[in-house]
Amino acid sequence: MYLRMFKVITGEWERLWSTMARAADRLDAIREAHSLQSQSKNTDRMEDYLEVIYELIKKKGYATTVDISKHLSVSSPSVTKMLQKLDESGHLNYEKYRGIVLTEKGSEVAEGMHDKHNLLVEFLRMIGVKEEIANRDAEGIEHHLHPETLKKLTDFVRTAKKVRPR
Amino acid sequence: MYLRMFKVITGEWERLWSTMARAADRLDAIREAHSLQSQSKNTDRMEDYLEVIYELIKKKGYATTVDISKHLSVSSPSVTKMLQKLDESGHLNYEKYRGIVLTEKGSEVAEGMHDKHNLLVEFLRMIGVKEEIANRDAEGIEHHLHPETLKKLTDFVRTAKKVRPR
DNA sequence: TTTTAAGTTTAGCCCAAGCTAACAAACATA
DNA sequence: TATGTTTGTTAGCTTGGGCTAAACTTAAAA
Ligand SMILES: [Mn+2]
Ligand SMILES: [Mn+2]
Ligand SMILES: [Mn+2]
Ligand SMILES: [Mn+2]
Repeated sequence: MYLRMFKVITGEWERLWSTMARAADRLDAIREAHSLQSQSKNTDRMEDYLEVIYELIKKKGYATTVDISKHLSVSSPSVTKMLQKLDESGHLNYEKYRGIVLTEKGSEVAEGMHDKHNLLVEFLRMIGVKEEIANRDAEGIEHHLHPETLKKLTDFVRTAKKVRPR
Repeated sequence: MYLRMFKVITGEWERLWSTMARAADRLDAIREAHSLQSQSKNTDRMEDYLEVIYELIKKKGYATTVDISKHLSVSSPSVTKMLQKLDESGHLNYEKYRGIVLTEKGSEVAEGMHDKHNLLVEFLRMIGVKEEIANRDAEGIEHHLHPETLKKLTDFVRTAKKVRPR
């Protein structure tokens, strides 16, 4: 089997053998993970936009194109395009030049992101990660939490808070 | 669940509490997070391919196009294209129809992913997440860990294991 | 009320990463 | 050695999410 086969023959058999079982498990795990990507879900980016829009509305009562663009570090045309997409998908009602209103569907997604972000930062701070880095990592991780993981992490953080020293 | 494990984190509480007020401005935190995306980095997808290639080579001594495609649930042309890209970026040496060898650079990235994945699954299992879900989430989260977070989480898991090993 | 400035959208492009169909190389077997 | 099968690559298209430049709306100033 090609040139690599010779590597097996002449290679380090001990190392190969000792990690055989574990490597196999890992590959299965990875395949499982990559195959089970839930279909027809919101993209990470949609979630990011919804999260920012939600926070802006909470803070000022409305969310403008420029404000959104600043908080996501993207151009305003990118924001407009995403707003059209989120309107199309029913996450918000968008009237051009006029404004945005989150729908029930959009609010639910946004609140979900808010809560996950919160939880993650809280946990990361607990184990000693600095605020800024905690926020940066949370911004990425928040899109990859299975409901069960969310629940278990929530339980963990809540229990840990109970043992907070005076 | 690890009953005494909570003690581990209690030392961090003072610091966490003192920054709660600052944590309130969620919008600033989000802007900061999105603006600090380091340029010229490997994409998540590159990391996924490298991880799988690394595991396959560890297991069988070589990694074929078809095997990679199966473990990532993508078509073989997609794999070929990424192999060309990873060759171009110096992560591996690729000779078409012949085979792949990870370079030092590629191995480092791949081992990093392997370790992060490991760590994450270990942590998630600790707080009670089922193996399959732990693997799925780890597959997404592994790409979003700042070095400091990695270190702190490693410390946490190690300490927690000492508190109640096995 | 006209003019200007600020904000927003459209047009048209780019890039990563995916796909299918067609083609080519390598290997196995008669 | 000739030939069919398996595996891998190329060609060309699609989609999501970026971008800049140009056009358009709205709001503010003159
Ligand atoms: Mn995010
Ligand atoms: Mn967030
Ligand atoms: Mn991954
Ligand atoms: Mn992984």
